[in-house]
Amino acid sequence: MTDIVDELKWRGLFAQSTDEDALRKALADGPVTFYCGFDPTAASLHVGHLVQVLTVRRLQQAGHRPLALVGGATGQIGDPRPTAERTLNDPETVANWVNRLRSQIEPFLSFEGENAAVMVNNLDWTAGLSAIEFLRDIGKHFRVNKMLTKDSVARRLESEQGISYTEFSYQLLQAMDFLELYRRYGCVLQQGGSDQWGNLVAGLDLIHRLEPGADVHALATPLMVKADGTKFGKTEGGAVWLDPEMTTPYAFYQFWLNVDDRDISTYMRILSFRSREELEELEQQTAERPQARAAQRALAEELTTLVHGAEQCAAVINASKALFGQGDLAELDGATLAAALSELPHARVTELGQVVDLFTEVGLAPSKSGARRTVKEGGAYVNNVKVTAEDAEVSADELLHGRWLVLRRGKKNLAAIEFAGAEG
RNA sequence: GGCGAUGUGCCCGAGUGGCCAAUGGGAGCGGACUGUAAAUCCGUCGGCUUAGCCUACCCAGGUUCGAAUCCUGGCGUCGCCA
Repeated sequence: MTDIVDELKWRGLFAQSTDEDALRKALADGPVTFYCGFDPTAASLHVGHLVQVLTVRRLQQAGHRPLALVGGATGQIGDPRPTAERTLNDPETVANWVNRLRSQIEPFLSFEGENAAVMVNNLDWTAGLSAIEFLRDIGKHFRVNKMLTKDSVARRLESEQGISYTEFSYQLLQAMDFLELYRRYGCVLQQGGSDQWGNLVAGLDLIHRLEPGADVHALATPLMVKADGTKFGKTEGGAVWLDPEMTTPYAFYQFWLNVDDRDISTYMRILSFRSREELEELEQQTAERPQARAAQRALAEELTTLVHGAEQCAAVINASKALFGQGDLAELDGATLAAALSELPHARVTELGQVVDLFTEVGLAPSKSGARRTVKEGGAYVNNVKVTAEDAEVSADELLHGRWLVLRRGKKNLAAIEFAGAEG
């Protein structure tokens, strides 16, 4: 059994940590209780969160005990972003998102056995705390001078807009979480993204102050970056979510399939649970035959299975094959076509009509003007046939198997129209 | 609290009374080339019942034949001072 720290390092998951030898020893000596926090800033986690979620899973598989924290309290405050102040979400919304994130995280962890995971919510220990108590018991242990030097705060101080007292206080709340989990569960390690480093350290400092002799650690994972410099995890103007209602499993699979050759090796090491030998084999294939995209396929399949299940994954792979195959759509049999199209964004209509309306209806275009623009640019297709006239209409004889239309914008944005006109 | 400055489309940023749906850059989107890559080049980039119309340059009023551009008030932001 290789040392888990070495394993994390090989995978590129070890961005920085507190005293490495001490951490290595703690992890080697026996089950360590550790935690990682997720703030409910949206109704779902997105692909960027996978680094954390899967690292938690990895550590649990190595025998350690995870506490997965969903920030019902911190989510109401907002971690300072380097660019701008956040807009506050109301408590009901945050509470709803807490529940959604919980149920998203749970499938990745095991809640049985010696090192069963525990879900925690920091609202539990902050809701009843008064402002006076907070300032006396927690605030007194923080030096503003030091708080100002934290990267997230420092960058905002340099910005024109500055930072609100609310967000400035965030690090106290996260520090308090670590302290509380140390006291309640004996949690001695906090894991987080490297952008969280300041917050991780704030927690360590607080514990050191209030619990003399405590042996606690912090581990930061790297941020996912892209070779072309754009932001990881975005596509078609939106984030790639784990929630199938927000990003279809098909789109999720396609996202990984389309990863840049230059990035795939890095991503695979970070996210895949395949063995080192398998990964090295895939890396070699990428180097030799990049156009085959063996690594992309492997990672896309693994992650889609992990997030959406094996059955769903098989369905989207088949859909991808059918829709991106060279063959004529009209030649696909009804069952294959229907199965493939069910993976795409789709809309039911009771009457056909203008192509631009259909594009708008399924969401392939943001507005009718947008749809017209796409047609004008030569990027609109119905059943793989380019639409040339802005006022083109679709007629019933174009329906595949009497009920389907495959709409496409650009090379890879597909959607389906189901015609339910006859029956109503 | 006082004084000064500033507020333009997703972001940055021109524009100081008509030629402005608003220059330019970035992002995004589409096309060519490819491997459903990358890089590059080209195009596009408020909405609609699209030869026209509607809504827009922080908000609300006002001046004017006409305002993103001028005036008044409000709000936000920044700087200096207290």
